[in-house]
Amino acid sequence: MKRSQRARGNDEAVVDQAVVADVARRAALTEFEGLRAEQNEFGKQVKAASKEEKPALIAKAQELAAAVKAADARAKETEAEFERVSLRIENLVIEGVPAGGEDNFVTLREVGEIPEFEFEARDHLELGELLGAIDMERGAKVSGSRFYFLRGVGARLEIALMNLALDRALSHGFTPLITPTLVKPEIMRGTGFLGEHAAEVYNLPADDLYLTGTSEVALAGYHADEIVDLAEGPLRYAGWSTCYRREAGSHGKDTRGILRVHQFNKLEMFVYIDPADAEAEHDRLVAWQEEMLQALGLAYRVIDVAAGDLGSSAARKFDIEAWVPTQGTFRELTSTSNCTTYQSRRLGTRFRTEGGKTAPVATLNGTLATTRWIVALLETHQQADGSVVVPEALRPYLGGLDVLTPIAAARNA
RNA sequence: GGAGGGUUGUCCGAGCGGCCGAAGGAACUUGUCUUGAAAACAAGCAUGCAGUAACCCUGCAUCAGGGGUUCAAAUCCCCUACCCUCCGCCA
Repeated sequence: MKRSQRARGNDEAVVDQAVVADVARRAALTEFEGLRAEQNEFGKQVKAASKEEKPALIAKAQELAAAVKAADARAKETEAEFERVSLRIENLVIEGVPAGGEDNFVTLREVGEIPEFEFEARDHLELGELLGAIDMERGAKVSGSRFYFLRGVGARLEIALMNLALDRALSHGFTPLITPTLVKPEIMRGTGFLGEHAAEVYNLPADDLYLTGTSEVALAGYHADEIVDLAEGPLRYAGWSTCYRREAGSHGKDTRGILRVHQFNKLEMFVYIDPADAEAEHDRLVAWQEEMLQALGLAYRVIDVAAGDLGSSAARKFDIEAWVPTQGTFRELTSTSNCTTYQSRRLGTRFRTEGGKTAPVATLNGTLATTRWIVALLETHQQADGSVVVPEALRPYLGGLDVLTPIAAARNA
């Protein structure tokens, strides 16, 4: 049964297996604990025994020790089996998420005016080449397809975009982090990226490390095995990193320009929060993203992604898609997931509830800027002569530059 | 890459086969005292899992992680990770 056919829940066979494994694990554990208690008790007798009694007692203790060892092995085995099976269970989908697959999203709102041009609009790559901003050919020469150089105003634009996003994140109380982009297998697994997305991930077998496709991975791992303090409110991090994606299975799709590439930069918001507040935070993250899009003068829509298109870790996902003029459609610029306690349970991130008990936290993540935004930015603000107007919000980050102008062809060669 | 030293609770730090979930100190919490505060004194103060059960209580596990020796391991042995010092190499 496919996830897309249900509003919520998992493949029943997988859940059943997990339940069976859980029962076996508990039984084995109880047996081990009983034997161990007996052994501990017996140990005291051995110690207290007189010299004459000792040999007989030790002989019996040896038998007991063997039984304990066997029970211990069984307990470990069943525990491992439970782990293996239960890790395959996907996160539960929040009530209200649209049922269905990739095409069954619900549009929550459309914002901004869709740009119209009185001239033949150029696509982002053509503009990028005119501006001396994007060089795909040399990217391919050096690293292969889906690699590129950002150059001149292109490079500056990217850094400006990231800086704008970072300043906005700071104003919302986020702590900036520059994260490692190579992580250990258990961190990758804990965030759910070795499930459905395993083929998307670059792996370095010689070092047993994975290249992350988003700083979300390192940000989720940041507080792994910790009890975080949420008494003062949620922990909000803005992680900047380069992201690496194999784009396996997308051959022939979006091959032109920098829309779908193996390497790009991203500023990611990541939040640790009391699960009770997670849905409200999810809305806040989307609002902050919308502020960015609006500041950049982009037309966009917000969609509620359908259950079948959520991946293993998200309980709900809102994507913001910006209008790309030459494609005549909206393309994803941000993705904001509420992972509830899925990641924290795997990574051991807990907080103290009011009663003083520990409980898994909820984690959320969302994009605040990526290289891909340049696509919508260039196309939306282009003019007839191939120049591009810089949105006002971005100008301070470009030394006051208000228009990007085409450079001489000779210099671009 | 080579040589050596280390890893104990929130922190510092003792322990070097059973009486150790672990001395002592600091911090923290509560109480007594005080007009209030400080000081002093007293008590408390790890996590996880299980026992149908919030609290209580009980059992088991945890002294970096894994394995071994032993009736019994924080303590002995092996492996791994991480940290520190020195040497080498290199952005």
